[in-house]
Amino acid sequence: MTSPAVDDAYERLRSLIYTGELMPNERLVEADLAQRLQVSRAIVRTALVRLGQDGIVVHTPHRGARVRVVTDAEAVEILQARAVLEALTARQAAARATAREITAVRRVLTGMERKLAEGDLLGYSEGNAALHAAIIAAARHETAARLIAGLRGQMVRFQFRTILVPGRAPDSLAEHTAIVDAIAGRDPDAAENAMRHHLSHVEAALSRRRLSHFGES
Amino acid sequence: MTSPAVDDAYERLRSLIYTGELMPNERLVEADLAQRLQVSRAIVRTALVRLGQDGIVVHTPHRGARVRVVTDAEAVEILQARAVLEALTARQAAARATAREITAVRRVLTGMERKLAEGDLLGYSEGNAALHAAIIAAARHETAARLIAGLRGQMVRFQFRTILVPGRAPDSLAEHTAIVDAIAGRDPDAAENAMRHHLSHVEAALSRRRLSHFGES
DNA sequence: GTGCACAAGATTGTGAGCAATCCGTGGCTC
DNA sequence: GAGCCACGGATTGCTCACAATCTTGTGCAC
Repeated sequence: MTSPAVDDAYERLRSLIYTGELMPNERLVEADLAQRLQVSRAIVRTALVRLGQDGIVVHTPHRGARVRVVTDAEAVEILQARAVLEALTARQAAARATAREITAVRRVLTGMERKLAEGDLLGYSEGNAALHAAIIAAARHETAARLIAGLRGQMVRFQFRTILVPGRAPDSLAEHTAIVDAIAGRDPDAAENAMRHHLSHVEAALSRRRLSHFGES
Repeated sequence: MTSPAVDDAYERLRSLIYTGELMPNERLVEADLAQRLQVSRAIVRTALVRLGQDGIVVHTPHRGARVRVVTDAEAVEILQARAVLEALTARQAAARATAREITAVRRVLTGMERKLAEGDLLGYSEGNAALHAAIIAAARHETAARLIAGLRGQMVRFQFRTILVPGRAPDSLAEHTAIVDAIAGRDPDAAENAMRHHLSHVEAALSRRRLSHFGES
């Protein structure tokens, strides 16, 4: 968005946080990061300002930045917000997707079926993320896409618990199939409801503090 | 969030954009703003980075910042996103609000009734904003509140068309009453539906490109 | 041993200056 | 007159240095 150097540093820091190399609550010393990324302190600084503005990092005056810790309660909030926004994209996708976009969504779903049949849960999990991405793309709703991406970024701490709960995968596939069918059938209400239904399961799981199948949203 | 000086500049710039003193697409020259706000260029600079990150301003490399122009299509998107998020807050408010918070919401609604009876449409409009704020507060949903605030900030260009459409006020009041009753009645589904119903009217109006009663969401 | 004052070190916040880049203008060519 | 090129002014991007502030460690009083 701004200069290439800052953009790069921003993305790399984001990635470091995302992958857990920079842990939640870890102190982010500008000079250290500058050396680590091989850029000047000023660049790190503005990258940190940007990260702060989208809630991935918290700033305290004269005490610098830290990776923001997300409490369980906040995680629920984030997921709730994501749910209503993704429901909106499902609705939009049903209303506005092109035939090509619907085909793309279907193809992802087919891939998920195959992975599940093969017992490849990790592959299934990846397909899951791809499906949500395909639906968001089909909705062509810039604003919702941006907000969802931001919320995803905040879920850092829970990114490592994205292991499938045993036995949930078949249900998950059925829910996803319902969403895709509604979109393909051009039924916005059904698409929205199916997405909300699907995401409510994730929220229920999180509220019960069983965070393990979090990526399977 | 960061240093007092930057925070102040950030807020003031935001306000200047919000009130239209800095018009959409207007070029934001750092030196000029620095003089105008009586701060150094560095402070203006980081304030602009923050504004850029929350979508109020766009940066182009070596060409600086401009107030972002919001197209009609984007405005619809923003409103749609706001609608689902505010519906979420209405739901949460119904589920979690304290008696005190419900009283506060009711009081705002009563004030709106009085303003409307007095024919004070401007006062009614203010009450409107206050009601939405009260509901958001009652929901105690930090994430949704933050996202909604951000979306509000992006609607800059339409802030001056917040004049009541003749004859809509009574409908508006009825819709708001439904929302408040549902919250007070502890009925999350009804509260969410009432809020969605209410905001769908605003969206419909905007889609028809009659932007005039935009603030009456 | 505990607590407090104070100094030293570390880190962030800010200002000034310079290089890099863009934009407009004028002149030159055809 | 139209188009192209070079140059100068304006503006941003970035470096560097320093001031402001916080934190840590030390010594001292009790």
